[in-house]
Amino acid sequence: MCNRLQLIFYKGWFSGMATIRSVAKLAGVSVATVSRVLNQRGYVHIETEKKVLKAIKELNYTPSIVARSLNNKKTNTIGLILPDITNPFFPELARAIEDVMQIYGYTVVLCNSDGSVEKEQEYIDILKQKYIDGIIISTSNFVIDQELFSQIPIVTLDRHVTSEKIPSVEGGNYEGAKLATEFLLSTGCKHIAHLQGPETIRNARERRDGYIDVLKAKGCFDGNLIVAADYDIKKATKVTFELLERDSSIDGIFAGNDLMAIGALKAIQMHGLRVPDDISVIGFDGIALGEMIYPELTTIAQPIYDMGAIAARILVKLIEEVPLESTHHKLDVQLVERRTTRRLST
Amino acid sequence: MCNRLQLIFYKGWFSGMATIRSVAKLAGVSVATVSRVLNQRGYVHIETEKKVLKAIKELNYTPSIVARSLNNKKTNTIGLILPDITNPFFPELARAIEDVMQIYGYTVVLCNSDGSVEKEQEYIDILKQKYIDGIIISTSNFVIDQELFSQIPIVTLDRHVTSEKIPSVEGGNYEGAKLATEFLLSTGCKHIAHLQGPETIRNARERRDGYIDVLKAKGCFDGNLIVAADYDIKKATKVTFELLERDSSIDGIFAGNDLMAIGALKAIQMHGLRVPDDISVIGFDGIALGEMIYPELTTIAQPIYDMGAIAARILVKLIEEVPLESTHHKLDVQLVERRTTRRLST
DNA sequence: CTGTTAGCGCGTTCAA
DNA sequence: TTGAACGCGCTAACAG
Repeated sequence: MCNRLQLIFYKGWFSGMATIRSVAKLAGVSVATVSRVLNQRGYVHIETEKKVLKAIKELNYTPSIVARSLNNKKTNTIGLILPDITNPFFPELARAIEDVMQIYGYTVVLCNSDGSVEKEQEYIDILKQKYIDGIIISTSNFVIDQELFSQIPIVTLDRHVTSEKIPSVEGGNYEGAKLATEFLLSTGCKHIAHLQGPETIRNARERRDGYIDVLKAKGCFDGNLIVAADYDIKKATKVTFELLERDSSIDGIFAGNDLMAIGALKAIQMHGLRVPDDISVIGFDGIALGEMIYPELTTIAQPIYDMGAIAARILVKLIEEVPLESTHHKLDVQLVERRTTRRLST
Repeated sequence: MCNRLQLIFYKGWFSGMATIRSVAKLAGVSVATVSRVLNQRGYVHIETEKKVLKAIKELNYTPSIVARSLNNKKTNTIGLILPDITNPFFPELARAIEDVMQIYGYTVVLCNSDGSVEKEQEYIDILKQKYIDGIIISTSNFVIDQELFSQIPIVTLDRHVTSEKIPSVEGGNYEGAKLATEFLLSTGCKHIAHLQGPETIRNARERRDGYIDVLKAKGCFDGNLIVAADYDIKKATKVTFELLERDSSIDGIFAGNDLMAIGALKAIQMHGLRVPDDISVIGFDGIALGEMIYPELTTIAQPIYDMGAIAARILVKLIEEVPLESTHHKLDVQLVERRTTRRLST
């Protein structure tokens, strides 16, 4: 007894797209002429143009970008390499980039690297093979070097490498961290802890340093209050919970990013403490998620969408060889006071 | 007085990739031979193969996928059209698709349609021009028809259209909605409201219908308790707040998706009511966000990652012309009980 | 103003 | 087992 099952085959009956040649034949002209009207290049008689246009419409013809790319060396496609699109910070960036690229006629290929050097390298190789016109990458690794940059336009975003020549876009991490810490101080917090991002990521280090510098200046820095949570929400909940158990004097937390702040919030509430009455929490990034939760998260907001949009515009300039006015862009961050911090006692 | 500013030019000094021809020359063979070793096709002497391999390595040669695509008619690229990557539901889908496609050697182009027919059409046209091998789309519109499907492989995901032939992947919306409503009932809720998604989106209608059918069967259906919140978090907060003002008897809310549930949670807390003591809330989707917040959201979880992964595998089969065992895939949903609903009183 | 032709880089006959 | 030649669809150079 054998069970037979119905298999479904995909059969496209599509005969294939019209080519420039078929258009030429139908219009009774040469392919060169068709190409001319297509690209608005060179002279072409108004009448013949009409004939060509008519043929194009009749055949429903659209030029093959692949064929075009072969001699152009231009695919109108760019690669976007992100650690993980699932991390709420990145979709906003991706959206901005896609929006801008769409305007300039580029298409964007999405790559998730998980921050792994191998994956990044792999993607870069594939992208190069595909004649991608440029790359936007958010990375903390060193796959991006001067040599690669000389082969293909690249701009680094948010997480970047040290290189004079390679354009970068980022927020004011150090400044923002100072702002956050000072704000917490100004609302009366005495014992401020810091949830730190990965030591390998530069912006995480910068944010920590801003925190440290402010507290040192006030003479109230305590190294024990810095704990690593690796930009991870679950880890943030865990370490915050532990921190609260071992030190009941903490009355403020500056998280290196919003995700960790949200994780911390959970730990605090699980602990039966109130926000902001018992403990104030401030995050960093300004992701949309921050105002979805309750209480709404106070944070240092980066102009995330703008960061993506600017990176995209820079890449387009690089590709189209229009000169840049500056290579490194540090965007202003802004304190967004919401409900997880106490009011200023004025 | 004119201010001069330093302009930065991008100058790639890259001489261009090695071609199959240069490899052939270096190896002292013909391009055909190089092509053979490249694609492991036909016979080639072991010795000549070695020479070729050596030349390839020496020149750091990788074949141009563009050129290859020109006669293949295959780009190893697929298009992914989503309403908005910024909506927390979609990154998980996108991630799954990218992961699977990566394994099969495809690259994915990301497109945000905002659910607009025009944008979808525009993207589809571009994708076709680029010789994309296939498309995965989440849409409620009717740009996807049988004719388009006969030109290019397509699979619809989550939000889909009515077509026998076009493969689809979705969760059990109706069943899940019944599950949610029954669960709320079983925990003792008497007056259950429903936050509905857009009337134009089929899964929103199905979820509403599941809710209605359960309540009608129990004889306690009240049409006034259905309010439209369009899958939008802010609107959900707003309408829930209003709902609570005009009807204080409500003790349970079934939101058509998690986003709206989270929005409702905020309204409830702003209202000074407690969750789940005063009001239970259950969502739908099972997005990661649901367990990030406090209290953690009870929800009907769809296997989001699997949905993406399955859609991707189906598309690959379509493209590579391996037969499908079935075209329409409805995946099981599951009640995930967390903290926004009361415990079963057993 | 328009047509012919030669690539772009690769795969694929068809002979040798 | 190998190579020469053609074609994929389009653009650019060069004649006419």
